[in-house]
Amino acid sequence: MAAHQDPAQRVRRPPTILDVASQAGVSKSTVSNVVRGLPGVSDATRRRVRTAIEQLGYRPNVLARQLVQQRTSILGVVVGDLANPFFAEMAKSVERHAAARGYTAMFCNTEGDSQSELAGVETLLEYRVAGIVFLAFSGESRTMQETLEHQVPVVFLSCKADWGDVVSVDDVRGGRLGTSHLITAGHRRIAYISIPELEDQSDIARWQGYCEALEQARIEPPIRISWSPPSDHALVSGVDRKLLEVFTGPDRATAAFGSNDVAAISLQEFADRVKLRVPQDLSIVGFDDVPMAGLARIGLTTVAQPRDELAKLGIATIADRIERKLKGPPRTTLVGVSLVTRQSTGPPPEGL
Amino acid sequence: MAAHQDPAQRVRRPPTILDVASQAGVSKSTVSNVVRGLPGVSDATRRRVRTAIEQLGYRPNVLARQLVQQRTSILGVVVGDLANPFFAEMAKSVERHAAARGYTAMFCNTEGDSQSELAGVETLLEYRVAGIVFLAFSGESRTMQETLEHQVPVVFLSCKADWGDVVSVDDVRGGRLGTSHLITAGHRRIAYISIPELEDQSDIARWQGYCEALEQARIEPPIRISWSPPSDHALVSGVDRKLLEVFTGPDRATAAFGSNDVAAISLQEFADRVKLRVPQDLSIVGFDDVPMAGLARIGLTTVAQPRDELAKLGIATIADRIERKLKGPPRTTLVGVSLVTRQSTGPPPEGL
DNA sequence: GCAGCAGGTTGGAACGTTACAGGTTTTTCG
DNA sequence: CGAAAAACCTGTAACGTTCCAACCTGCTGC
Repeated sequence: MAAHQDPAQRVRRPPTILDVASQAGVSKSTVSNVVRGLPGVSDATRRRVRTAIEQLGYRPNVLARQLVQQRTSILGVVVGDLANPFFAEMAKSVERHAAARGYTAMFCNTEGDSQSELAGVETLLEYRVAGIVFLAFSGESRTMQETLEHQVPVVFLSCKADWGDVVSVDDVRGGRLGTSHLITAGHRRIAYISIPELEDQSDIARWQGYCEALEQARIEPPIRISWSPPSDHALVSGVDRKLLEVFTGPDRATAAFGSNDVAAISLQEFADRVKLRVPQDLSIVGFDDVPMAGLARIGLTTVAQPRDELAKLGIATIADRIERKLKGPPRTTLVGVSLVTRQSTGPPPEGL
Repeated sequence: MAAHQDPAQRVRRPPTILDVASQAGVSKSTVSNVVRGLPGVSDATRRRVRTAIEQLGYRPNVLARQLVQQRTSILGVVVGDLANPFFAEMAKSVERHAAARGYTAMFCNTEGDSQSELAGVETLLEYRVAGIVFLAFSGESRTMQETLEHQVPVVFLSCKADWGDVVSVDDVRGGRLGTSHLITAGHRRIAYISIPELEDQSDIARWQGYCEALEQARIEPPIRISWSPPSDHALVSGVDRKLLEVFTGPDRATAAFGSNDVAAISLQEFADRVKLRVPQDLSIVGFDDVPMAGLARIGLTTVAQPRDELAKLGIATIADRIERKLKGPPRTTLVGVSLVTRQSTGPPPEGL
C-alpha cells in the first residue's frame, strides 16, 4: 500500500543539466544558454529545453556555477547581536537590498566577541563570499585586516574601522546632538553609558561627540559608565552599586546619554526599578531610534539613524566594489542623524 | 611610492590545494587528508603541509568540497520577519545551534508573503541546502510541499504544516492557558487579536485554544480581530474604528488575547493612545514572551515559549534527518508553555 | 556553383575539491 | 633473509557548471 512507502524519506538526487540535455535532445551547452537566457538559441529549441526543465524540475546548482565562475553572489553579513532590535532591523534591510541586487545574504552572529567574529569571517571566506558587510566590528582591526585585505571587498555599515569602505552616520555629530539636547535642557551632570559588548569605534566616536559637547559648554568632567544590563530584564539586580552611586549619590548625574537605545532603555528600566522618575529625576537620551523607542510607554528621546538608507548605501557600495564599478581607495560615506524628542528628557530637578 | 599602490583594490586569487601541495612537495591528496585531519599521514609530512598552508594562507573552498561531496552544510532558515523580536531571538538561537553542529545558516526573510517565501525557498534549493528550517510558514502548503518533498529535509520550528517534522509548543494549550487566565480573573468578553501577516497554522491553533477555553466557560461568542498595527508606532491612527468599537463600544470587550506579543504590545499601545488603562479598563495577554514584554513599563502577561529549547530541538531534528539518524514518517515534537503573569492583566472593571 | 557568412549547436577543458584504487616504501615477524 | 603487513603517499576520476573554440548548416550574392 502507498501508505507504507514513507514518502518523507526518499530523497532523490536533483536532476542535472545533463539530464535536461538528453531529455530535450540537445547538448548541455545549449541548456546552459537557455537557462542563462543567452541569445543564439532558436525559439524551437528554447521551447523544447524549457519544457524539459519543467518536466524534470531542474534547478541549476549554484555551487557548481560559482565554482567555475570563480565568484559567488553570496554576501557575508557580520552582525553583533541579532536579538538587538537595531541589528535586527538593519539585518532585515540589508537582506532586502542585497536580494534586490541579486545577492544572497549569509549572516554571522558574533555576540560582540572578537573571537567568534574572526571565526565567522573565516567561515564566510571559506564560502568565497563576494563581499563582507560588517554591521558591527569589534575593532580587532589588525588581525581582521590581515585576513581580509586583498581577499574580498568589505564595507563597515553603521560601524567603523580605519580601513575598508565605511557607510555610517556621523557618530560624533550624533553624540554632540544628543548631549547638547540635554545641556540645553539645563543638565550639568550628564553620564555617558554604554554596553561593554557593543563598545566599538562607533561608540568611541559617540563618546567623543559627547565630550566635545560638554567641553563646549565648559562642563567637566565627562562621566563614563560601562554597564552590562542583566539579560533577563525581569531580574535587574536591584542594587547595581555603580549605577546607584552615579545616579543617586552625592553630586549625582541628572541625565544620561546612552551609546545606543538598548543601553538607554536598560537604564530606563533600572531607573523604573529603583524608583527614579524619568524624566523628572533622570533624563535619558538614546541612539538609534529602534521601533520600541517610539512606544508611548517607552517614549525615548534618541538620535535616529536612517536605517534603510544606510543599508541601501552600504549594499550599493559593496556591490559596486564587487562589480569593479567603484575603484580607488576606501571611501567613507556619512549620512545625517536627527534627534527625535520624546518623553524621556526634560529639565533637571530644581536646584541641580 | 607604496602609497600609490591602492592596496584596497588588488584582489588576488586565493591559493588552492594544488599550490599548497607543490609548496609542501606532496600530492594534493595528502594535503586534503591533512586538512580534513584524516589519519595515515606521517607527522613530518603533516607538519610540512601545515606550514605550507600557514605560509600561503590557504583556506579550503567549501563550494568545491560540497560539489564533490554532493551535500552542503548550509541550513536554510525561512523567517517571517527578522524585525519581530520573537523571530530575531529564534533566528539567533537557531544560528547558534546550527553552528554548533557544523552547519551554516542562510536566512531568508519573507515578510509573511507566500510569494517571497516561495522565491526564498527556491534560492535555498539552488544552493542545495542540506535542509530547511521554517520559522514561519504561510501555509501555502501544497505548492511548497510539491517543491520540497523528496528534495530536502524540512522542519517547521515554532510553526506548523501538515507534513514534515514539526517542533513547536502546544499552541492549543497555550491559547487555552492565556484565555483561562483572563476568564479566571473574571472576564466575560474577551477578544482574540492577531496580525494578518502572521496568521498561520500556529495562529489557528492558538485561536482554537482560545475558543475551547471560552466554550468550557460557556462564554459565547468568540471575537476575532485581525489588525495591522501601523508600522510606525508613533503614528497609531488614533481612530482605528474597528478597535475602538470592540473595546469602547456597547457590550465592549474587557480583555484581549494577542496571538503573539507584537500584536499584544501594539494593542497596548493603542490602548495607551486612546486612554484606555491597562489593566483597569482592558486586560491584555500575549504569546511568546519576547524580552521586551518583561520591561517594567510594558509588563505584559504572556504565554512563554522556551525559545532556546525549541531551537535546539529543531536543529537536532533536522540534523538527524540530514544525517539519516532519524528515519520514518514526519514527527511532531511539542514542548511545554508557561504563563508569565505581569501587570497587563487584572479583574474586569466593576459591573462588566 | 561556390566562397563567405551568420545563426545555431556542440564537445572538451576548466573550476577546486574528495574518493578511492592503486603504488611505494618501511616495518614486522617467522 | 624474505615475504607479508602496515604505513604512507599518489594519480585519476568524478561533481555540475560555464566558457570558448570549433563545427555544422543553410543561405546570400556574385
